[in-house]
Amino acid sequence: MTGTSAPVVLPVPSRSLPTRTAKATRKGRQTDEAFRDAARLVFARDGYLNAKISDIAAAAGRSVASFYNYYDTKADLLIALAEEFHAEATSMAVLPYRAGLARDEALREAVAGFWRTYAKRRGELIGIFQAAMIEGRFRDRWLELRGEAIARIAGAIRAAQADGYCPGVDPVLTASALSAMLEHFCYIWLGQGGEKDVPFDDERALDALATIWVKAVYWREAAMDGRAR
Amino acid sequence: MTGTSAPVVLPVPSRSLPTRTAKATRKGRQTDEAFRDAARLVFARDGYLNAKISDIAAAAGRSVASFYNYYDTKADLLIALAEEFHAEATSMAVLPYRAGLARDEALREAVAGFWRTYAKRRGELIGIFQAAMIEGRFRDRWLELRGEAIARIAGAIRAAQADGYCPGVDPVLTASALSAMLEHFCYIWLGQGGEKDVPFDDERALDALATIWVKAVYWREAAMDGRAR
Amino acid sequence: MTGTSAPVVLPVPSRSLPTRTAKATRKGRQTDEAFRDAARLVFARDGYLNAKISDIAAAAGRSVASFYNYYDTKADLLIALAEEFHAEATSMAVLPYRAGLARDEALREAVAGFWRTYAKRRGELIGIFQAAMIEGRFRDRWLELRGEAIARIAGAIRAAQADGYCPGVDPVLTASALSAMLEHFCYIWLGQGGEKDVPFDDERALDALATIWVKAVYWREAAMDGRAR
Amino acid sequence: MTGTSAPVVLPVPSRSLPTRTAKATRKGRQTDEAFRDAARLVFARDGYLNAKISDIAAAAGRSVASFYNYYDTKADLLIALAEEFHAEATSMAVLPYRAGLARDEALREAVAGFWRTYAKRRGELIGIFQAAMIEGRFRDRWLELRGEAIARIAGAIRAAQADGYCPGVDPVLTASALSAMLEHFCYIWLGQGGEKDVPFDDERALDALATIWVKAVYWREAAMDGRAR
DNA sequence: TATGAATGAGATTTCATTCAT
DNA sequence: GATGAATGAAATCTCATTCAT
Repeated sequence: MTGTSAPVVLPVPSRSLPTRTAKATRKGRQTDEAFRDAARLVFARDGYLNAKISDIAAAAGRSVASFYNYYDTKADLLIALAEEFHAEATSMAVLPYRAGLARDEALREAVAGFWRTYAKRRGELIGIFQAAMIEGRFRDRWLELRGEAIARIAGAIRAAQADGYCPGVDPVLTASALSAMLEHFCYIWLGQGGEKDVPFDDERALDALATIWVKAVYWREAAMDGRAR
Repeated sequence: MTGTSAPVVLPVPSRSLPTRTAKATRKGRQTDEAFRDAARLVFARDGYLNAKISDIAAAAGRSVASFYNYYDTKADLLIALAEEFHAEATSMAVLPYRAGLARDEALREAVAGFWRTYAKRRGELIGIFQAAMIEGRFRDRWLELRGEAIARIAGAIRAAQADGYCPGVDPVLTASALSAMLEHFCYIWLGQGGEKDVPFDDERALDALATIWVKAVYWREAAMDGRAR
Repeated sequence: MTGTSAPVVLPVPSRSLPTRTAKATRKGRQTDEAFRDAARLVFARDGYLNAKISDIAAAAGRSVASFYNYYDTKADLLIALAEEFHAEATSMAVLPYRAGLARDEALREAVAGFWRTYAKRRGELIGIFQAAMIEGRFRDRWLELRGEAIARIAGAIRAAQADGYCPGVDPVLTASALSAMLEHFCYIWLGQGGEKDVPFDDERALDALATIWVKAVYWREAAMDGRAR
Repeated sequence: MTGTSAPVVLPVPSRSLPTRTAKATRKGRQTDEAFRDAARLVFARDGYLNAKISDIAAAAGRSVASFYNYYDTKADLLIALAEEFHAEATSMAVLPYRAGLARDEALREAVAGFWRTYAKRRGELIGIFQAAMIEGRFRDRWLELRGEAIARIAGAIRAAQADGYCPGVDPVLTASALSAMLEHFCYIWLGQGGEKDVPFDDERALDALATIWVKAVYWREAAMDGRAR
């Protein structure tokens, strides 16, 4: 069940930025950071697809031309943010298992890790998600990374099956569905402002997610099959 | 659990449609239909956001100018499609209950209904989904309709709780998560071409979704708590 | 010596204009013609490289956006002009030989044909010439067409050599030099406004060119070798 | 016939060079030289019109900003190169006459001198040629210097006529044509990489040029007029 | 002197929308 | 109703040039 924390990571390798980084000076790094921060803000506020370079530049307090000293396109900036995020997300994926938490707690921790990362990285995640809908290279990379996450989840499901849990379910499709749930739930609540007229509570949301996940995987034949209808 | 079949429906009432609808001659209706079909095709192929009016007109074999005899904007056309779809989806929501199927089968039927509708209406659903990301009025409507579906699902969960199932979970947040799963899973598999390197099988996909749903809701305290760790 | 009349022709095959020509209406053809005329004017006045799309559009009395209904780029418009020109130039190359003019007169006629074509097509020829300096695809095509002309001229020189004229000279390099002379002389006088402080007279210019050409080719060993110093 | 060696020289006096030239430290001179070398390279490789200041700076291994410590514009740098070249070319113009070569040899030597200078100074000559097409001040200066060369050539033709050669031809227009030939032939072979599919040989090229030149000028009425047709 | 960074001013290009026939 | 043509209004991107260190 590990790795749950990065189902949507989506860094896309950049062509060949003239490696401005080579001789970057303090001022340069500041400006770059200003553009990244501005992009996060604007992507979170207006969405990636709606964002214009001029909006980002304005939010960064720089000229549009300056933008092109750092990135070739809006997509390249998003890629840079995605890479930053991927590095962080990957490093976080294993954390829950450091302290030998009980299965359910570890799972909840993993879900919570993803959730918190999403919350913190709202801008880039919205951007990545939207970009993946429109631009081929983003979609491909997104599918690739989803693939990694799903493989990890599916592995955990197989392990559970070896212990007699959830017999007969397709591990990969189940992983795909759970991953879709996690990703989209976070998008709705953190990216789109939540469901209409539903008061919100972080902890209860995480409880709901984690419970579904646990119950969906860790059930045994007889136990559950208590007379439907 | 009913109503599952339409969690994402998103028709938005258009301001000026009456005028249009009124004056339809036979020729006019044919052209209109050509535009709708073309839009479904193009939305499914290129996505709503990438679609240009000229693409739709080309696919319809009509001129761009003709488009404006029927719709004011691309968004208006999407709204029309969404309305068509909403009518159908609503009428389908109750079907599973006609024949008093067993609980699990009814649920699987409802999921399958949503899935099949999505498959058939790929174009408009991709369009609705994408439009909701970008344009305020679509997002609001989308949330509204999600709200209806969630309310229905939450009602079913509460009913289950009254029968002693899934004690303690938040019905609305759980409904939100399950709805997110269903919607996004369909989007990925039917709208985006599926997960990378995962062979696909309709029936197994529906099994996976339905099983998660059933297990996530119809569990009892003791039964499930079989030693974690 | 034939074919002299087209050493610089430079049509470049166009990628794939959406064949707007398909349904062109009278108005459309007029606008296209307006853009071509405007381009000739502007290329002749400002040069191809200096010409902006907006200049051409202004000269044509149309909007810039309208330009893009007819051509994808400035280069495409030039190509269209070049094709038009090539058709004309090719058809003119043989004319001098219709009436069995004497050798010298025929040659002068051929030179004059090139000259007159250049004068009439100033705009496109300046454009072609300039474009060939800058853009690879134009240069390649230009070299190709020069090659055709040179081959023809070299053939005429070889024929002269068979008659005992100009023994020992390299036919191809001589053809290249004569062709360069013709082309550049026309460019200077017709494209750049002529030499500084030199009064101009068409007929005398053609006499000078034709005489050089005749004397450079139709000389015999002994005759010329009258002791210089 | 002297002076043939510099028909296209095109130095343009720069307004503000004195200021610059004055303050040269050793380091400064080195940097300046680096920019000049870089410009020659880049002009020869990409052409003057395609060359960006940043290309030149990159080739020089200096920053763009540094460029502006030496020149105000790309044109100013070209002017400086042209002046350098003019000084050299002028000093070379008289060389062929040192040793009292026979007329034909002297002429061939002069042509060869121009050719070799062009080869050595490819970058600036391409630059001058291209700039003259586009920028008024370059064109004017270019015409002026062509004018000088043509005057010298025309003088030689008049001298030949006084000796009974080439009666009746217009000395100035003939000079213009020969000069055009020389200049353009060099541009094609040395600046553009030569004619398509023609193998190249320096000596034969010079032979061809010199022969045309000699035969075009040093012919006598009767001698040459060996019955055409 | 040298240079990283910043930017104004343009030029190209796209596209939804309008108009005349 | 239908459509070829026309266009305003952006948005992207480039590049010469300036500035602060």
